[in-house]
Amino acid sequence: MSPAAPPAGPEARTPSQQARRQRILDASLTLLRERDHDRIQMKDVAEQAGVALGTVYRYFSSKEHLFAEVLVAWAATLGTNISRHPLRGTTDAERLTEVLHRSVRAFQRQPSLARLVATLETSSDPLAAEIFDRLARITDAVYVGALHDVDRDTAQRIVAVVDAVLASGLRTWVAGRVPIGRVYDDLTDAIALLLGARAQLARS
Amino acid sequence: MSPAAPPAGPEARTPSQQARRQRILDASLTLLRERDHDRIQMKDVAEQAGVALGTVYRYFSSKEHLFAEVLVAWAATLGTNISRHPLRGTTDAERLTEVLHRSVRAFQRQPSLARLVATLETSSDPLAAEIFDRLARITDAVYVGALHDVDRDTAQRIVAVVDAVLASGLRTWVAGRVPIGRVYDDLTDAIALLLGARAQLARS
DNA sequence: GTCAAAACTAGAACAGGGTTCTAGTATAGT
DNA sequence: ACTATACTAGAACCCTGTTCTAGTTTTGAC
Repeated sequence: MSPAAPPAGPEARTPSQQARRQRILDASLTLLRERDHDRIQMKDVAEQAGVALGTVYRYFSSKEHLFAEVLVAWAATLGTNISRHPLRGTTDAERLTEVLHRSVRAFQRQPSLARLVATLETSSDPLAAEIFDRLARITDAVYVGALHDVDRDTAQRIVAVVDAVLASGLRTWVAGRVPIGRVYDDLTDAIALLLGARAQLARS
Repeated sequence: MSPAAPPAGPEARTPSQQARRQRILDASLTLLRERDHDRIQMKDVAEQAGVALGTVYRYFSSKEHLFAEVLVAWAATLGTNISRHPLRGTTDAERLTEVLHRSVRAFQRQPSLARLVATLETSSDPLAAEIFDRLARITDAVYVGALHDVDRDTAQRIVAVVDAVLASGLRTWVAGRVPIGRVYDDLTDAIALLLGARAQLARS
């Protein structure tokens, strides 16, 4: 049988375990500031967290799960980042563009996180699926909120498209196939296409 | 120093080398019909191709390169597939939707290829970059060709967006996060958004 | 037809890194 | 105090891509 029931979720038993778990996540995030997750070894994480390798595995059943949880933790930051300041734009297009550019900027500051997202995106682990759901809920709410002049359903559909453009842009950027400026531009462009004709229509 | 100059590109020295190289690619493609590239070992490829492991490495410097070339070979098929039959639609939206649905269908028949694309998409290898360029050139030409009523530049921009939606859809599908039908629907939807208002505008 | 150079083969050996296991020590709840 | 559980350091395991070895075939030049 298994070694014992490990503390699965964030609801660790004792405070010290809670702290230990957090220390491992923090350590991972720290290491991600200097290199990609595929250049980070589990023993590096253990060492950085001041914990034995076995302990890392007690809290996270695999490297993939560990980094998925790291992403969850970071997602909260992202949500705060893009919704902290009020949007300055006066049109839907301006506001949506602004908020998406903020997302790009957040990933631009943490390229390893962008690469992590790109990698986990192709994982079929159920935990990964749940995490993307959560990430999408956080960001989509903000994106949809930027659209004042269209009904909710249309807003959702527009956001879905724009999200795809964002994801594609980030992926080609982290793969080194396009400069980051291109990602900003493509988003601006896509939004113009999606809202431009619509605005003209409304105006007439 | 290196063992010797291996035949790099498809321009192998002798016909038998040309054939051997092709046999390795065919073997890979055959194996991809039953499992994913990450479940295929280099020795499996060698065996299936009736060739020694070292020979595979003589023709392809790494597993990643091998499968990148497999993708190149398959891309030709894809191009043929989606452009073989004439498009039946009478509007830009109908034609573009149809041709994109063909792309989805092609990947639907070869899920491993879709997963291969998703994986290589995050690779920063220059060869991968070149391959995606080539793939994009093949498909984008067809997509743009489906748009009769907009100028070339606008068509390009629309196609770029739709491409992103396709890529996102395929990725979430291969990750098992959405059913394939959803991918078709999202494309239909995105195209309607991009061309719907525009058509209305033209009509008035 | 002969011969050296290059390619091919079967298979062993190597390497990196995720994961698991071991033996001993520390902690905590009863 | 006692026992179950957690933690530690580190070894060990394992899978798989990649490289190497020794011997055999092919190939191309003369």
